Amino acid sequence: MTDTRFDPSQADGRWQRAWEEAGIFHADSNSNKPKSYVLEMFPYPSGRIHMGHVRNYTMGDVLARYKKMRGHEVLHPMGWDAFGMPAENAAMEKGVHPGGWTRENIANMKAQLKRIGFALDWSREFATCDPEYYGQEQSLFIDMYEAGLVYRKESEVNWDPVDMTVLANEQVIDGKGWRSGAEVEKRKLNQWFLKITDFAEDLLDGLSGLDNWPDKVKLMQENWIGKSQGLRCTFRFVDSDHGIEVFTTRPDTMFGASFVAIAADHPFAQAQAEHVPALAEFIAECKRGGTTAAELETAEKMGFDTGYSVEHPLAKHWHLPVYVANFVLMDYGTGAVFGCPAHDQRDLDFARKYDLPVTRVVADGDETASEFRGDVAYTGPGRIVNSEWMNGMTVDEAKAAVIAKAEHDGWGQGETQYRLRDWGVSRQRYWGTPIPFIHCDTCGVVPVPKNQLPVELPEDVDFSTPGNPLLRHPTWKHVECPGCGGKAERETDTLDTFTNSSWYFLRFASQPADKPFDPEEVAKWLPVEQYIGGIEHAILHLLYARFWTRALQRMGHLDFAEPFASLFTQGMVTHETYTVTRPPTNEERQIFGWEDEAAHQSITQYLTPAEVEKRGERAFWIDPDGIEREVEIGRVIKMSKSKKNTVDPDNIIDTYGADAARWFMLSDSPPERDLPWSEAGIEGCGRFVQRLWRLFGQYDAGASGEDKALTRKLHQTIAAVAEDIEALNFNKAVARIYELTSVAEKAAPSAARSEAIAGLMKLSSPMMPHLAEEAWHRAGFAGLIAEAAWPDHDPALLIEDEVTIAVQHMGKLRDTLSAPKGASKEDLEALALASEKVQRSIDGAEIRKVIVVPDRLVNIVT
RNA sequence: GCGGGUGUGGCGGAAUGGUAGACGCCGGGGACUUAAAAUCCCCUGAUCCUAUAGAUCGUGUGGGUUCGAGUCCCACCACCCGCACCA
Repeated sequence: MTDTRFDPSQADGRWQRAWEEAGIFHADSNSNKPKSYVLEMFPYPSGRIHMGHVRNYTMGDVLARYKKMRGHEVLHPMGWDAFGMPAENAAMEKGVHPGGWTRENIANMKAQLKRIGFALDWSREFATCDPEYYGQEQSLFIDMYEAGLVYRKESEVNWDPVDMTVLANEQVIDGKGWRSGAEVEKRKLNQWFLKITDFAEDLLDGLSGLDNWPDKVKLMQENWIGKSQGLRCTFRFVDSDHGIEVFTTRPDTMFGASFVAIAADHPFAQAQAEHVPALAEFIAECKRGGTTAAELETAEKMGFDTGYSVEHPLAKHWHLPVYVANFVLMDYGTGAVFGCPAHDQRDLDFARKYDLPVTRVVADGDETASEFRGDVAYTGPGRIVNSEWMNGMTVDEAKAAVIAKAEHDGWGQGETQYRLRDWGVSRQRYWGTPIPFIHCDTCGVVPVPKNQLPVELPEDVDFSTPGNPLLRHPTWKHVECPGCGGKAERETDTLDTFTNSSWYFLRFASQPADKPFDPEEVAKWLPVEQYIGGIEHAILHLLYARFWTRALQRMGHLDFAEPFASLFTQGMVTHETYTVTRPPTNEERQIFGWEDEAAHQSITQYLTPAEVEKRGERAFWIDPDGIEREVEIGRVIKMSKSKKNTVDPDNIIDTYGADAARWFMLSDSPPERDLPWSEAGIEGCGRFVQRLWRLFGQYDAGASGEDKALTRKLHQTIAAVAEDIEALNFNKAVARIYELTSVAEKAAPSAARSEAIAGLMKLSSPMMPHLAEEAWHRAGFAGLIAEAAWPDHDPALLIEDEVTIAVQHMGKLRDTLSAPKGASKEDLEALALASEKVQRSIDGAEIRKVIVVPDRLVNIVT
C-alpha cells in the first residue's frame, strides 16, 4: 500500500478486525458512564442487504460512534426479524426449508453488514426464529392471556379455495389469488386477538409526551386510533320493541336523516338474508372484491332496500328506510349508521343514487333553504336550521343537546368510539411463533404450561401440498391435555410477525435463558434513546411496540410505558429506472404465440444499472446479439427488484470501499427525505475519501506557528458538526466537513493546521471510520480513534468580530457592507446611507423609515 | 375514498421572517503531462446589456399579511407514502 492512495480493500478489513479484537463495541451494562441505546429497525433476512439498510444503519452508526466519543456507554445491537412469508414462498418455489433458507440469508447478510464496518455489539445478536426467543414470546403471550389481554373471536380472512390457504392482502390481486388465480372468498375463522383497544386512550395520551417523535408520525397514530365522541342510539322498527343500534358523530344533523344503513355482515342483514334470496345475493356481491380499506372505500356505493322501516327517535311518526350498504363497516361503531346526505359526502352519493330525500340542517353561511342542491355535501360549521327545537344552535351545542335528550328520554347515550380495532394475531402459516395453546374437548382452550415452553416448530414439514403444514403434520399437533391428561390438539395458528418486533428491543438489552428479560437490566438501557427506521412503520409496528410495552407495564414486567424516547424516520434510497424496447427473440415469439402477429413486434423490458452504459444525458445497452440499443431513462423511484433499479452494496464496497458508501449515504439529501443513488455521486465520494487521505498525510506533529482564521474555522466546525449529528442533520455535518477540508488544504503549514487536520480525523471518524483509523495510526497517535474523545471547542472562537451587513432599499438588496460585530444602529444607518449604490437607488426620494437589524441588515424605506 | 407528506438552478440540496442558491454532483475553460489517469485552479440560476459595471426576473400556481416572504395566512395544482394478513 502506498501513502498517496488510501486502499480500502486492505484497510477496511484490518480495522474491522482491530475493533473486534479490542471488543470496543461491547455494551457493558455495569458501566457507570451515561448510557445510550441507539437502535435501528432490525432487518428481515430476505437474502441480501440493500441500500435502504445501508442508509438506515449508517445513520445509527454515526450516532453510536459519536456518542461513544462523547463518553457514553453505547448499546448498538443487531438482530433478525426472521419469521415471515418470504421464507414460506421460497420453500414452495425452491423446495427448501424455510428455516434453512432464513439461516443462510442471515449468514450472508451478516457478512455484508460486517464489511460496512458498523459499530455493533454482535454478542447480543439473535433471530426471532430462535426457539430461545420465540419461546419467551410464548411465555409473554400466556401472561397476556392471563391478564385478560388475549381472546378469541370469529374473523374474516381472504381464502383461496384452490390453494386451500389464507391469503395476505398483498397476495390478493384484483380479487384473485396471486398463485392460483382463483376468485378469493371471504371466510370466517376463529382467531386470536390482542386487546389493544384496552389501551386506546392510553396510547393516544402517551403521544403528547413523545417530544422527540416526528409530528407526522404522532398525527398518523392519532388518526389511526381515531377517537371520536358521539351518540349511540336505537332506531326502533315501526311497531316493534326491537331496533337498530346506530353510532353517529353527528347527532346535530339528526333532523336531516333520510335513511339507516347497516353493514353487509350486520346480524339483522344476515338474518334477513336467510329468507330473502336477493339480499343474500347482494351480501355475496359485497363479499367479492378486496378487503382492504382502500378497496372498500373506493368501491361504488351500493345499497339494498330491506323493505323495513325504523322510527326517527326525535319524531316517532317519521319513518326511515333501512338499507344494507357496502360502505358501512361492521368493525367500526355498531355496524350501522343513519344517513344525513346534506352533510356527509358518502351519504349524499348514496342518497342521490337511490333518490332519497336530502335536507339541509346546517346553514352554509346565509344559505338556509331546506332543499339541498348539488353533489357536494356541506361539512363545515354553521347554525342548525330546519330542525324544530334545535334551530339556531351551533353544531357543538346541538350535539350536546341531542345527547342530553337521548339520555333523558332513554333511547341513547353519549359515547366515545375509537377507530382502532383489536389486533388479530392469528396466521394460518408455518413460519411464525406457534401460539402456545391446546384445545381440549373437556377443558376447552388451555395454555401450554410454562415449563413445557418453547413450543417448537417441527422441522419435518412438507410444502408440496396446499394448506398449513402444521395442520397437516402427522404428529405435531397431537398432545395430552395439560388439564385432564386426555387427548387434545395443539393450536396450529402462528403469531403475526409484528408480535416478534413488538418486544425485541427489550431482549437486546437483556437476554436471560429462563425469562424474557431481566427488568433491572432493561431499566439500565431503556427507553431507547434514538430509534431509526422507515416511515412505512409509522403506524403498525410503532403502535404495536408501544402497546406491548404498556401491556408489560400493566402486568408488572416493566416500569415504563414508552419504548422509544426519540424516533427518526428516514427516507428511501431511489434510483433512475432503465427500459429498452426491442424486437422479441424467436424464443419469445414462440412462448407468446406471436410468430405471425404484426401487433407484437416489440418488447419493453427493464434493465439494471449495471447493464446500462451512461454517456452524458443518454444511456445505451448492448443486447445479447451485440446490437447497441438506446435506453430510455425513466423516473427516479424507490429501489426495487421488480423495476431492476437496485445497486448491490457489496459491489459498491468492492469498488469504492465502505467509507465512500457510508459518506454517500449521509451526503446531500436530508436523512428524512429520499436519497437518489447515482454513479456520479458515489464516484465523488470516492474522490473525497482520497482527498481527505492526502490532507491527513500532511499532519506534522512538529509544525509550529499560529493560524487564527483556521483555528476559528476548526472550532466553529467542531461545534457545528456535533450539533448537526445530534440533530441527525448528517447532510449538514457533511457540508461542514467539506468546508473545513477546503480551508485546511489551502492553509500554510503551522501547528494550527496540524491541529485542524487531527481535528478533521476525529470529526470524520463516525462517518468514515476506516479512513480515520488508518490516518490516526499513520500520524502516530496511540490507540483507536473510535475510542478517542470528541474534540473540545472554545465558545469564544465561535463569534466573528467582523460581520457583513446587507443594505436594502424598499426590501431590495442594493449593497453589502462590512462592519464590526455589535455596531450600533446609528452607526449602521449612517454607514448604509453613505453607500453610493444606495444613494443612487434612493435618488433623492424622502426617507420615511430606516429599519436596522443589528449585525445583519439595514432597510431604507422611502 | 380517508390519513400523512413533498414541491427552491441541469441534479441532490442550504437558508432563527432579514444578502435565495451554502456544500456536493454534472457541465465548461485552464494548468500539469509526450499522452492519459490522477490532481490543482477558475467559471457555472435565467434574461437584458453600452459586459471587470449595471438592470430585471426568479423558491409548484393564484391571492394576502409585512419595511421585507422560500419561510407566516387563504385557496388551488402536481407528485409520493400508508390504509390493519408485506416486512
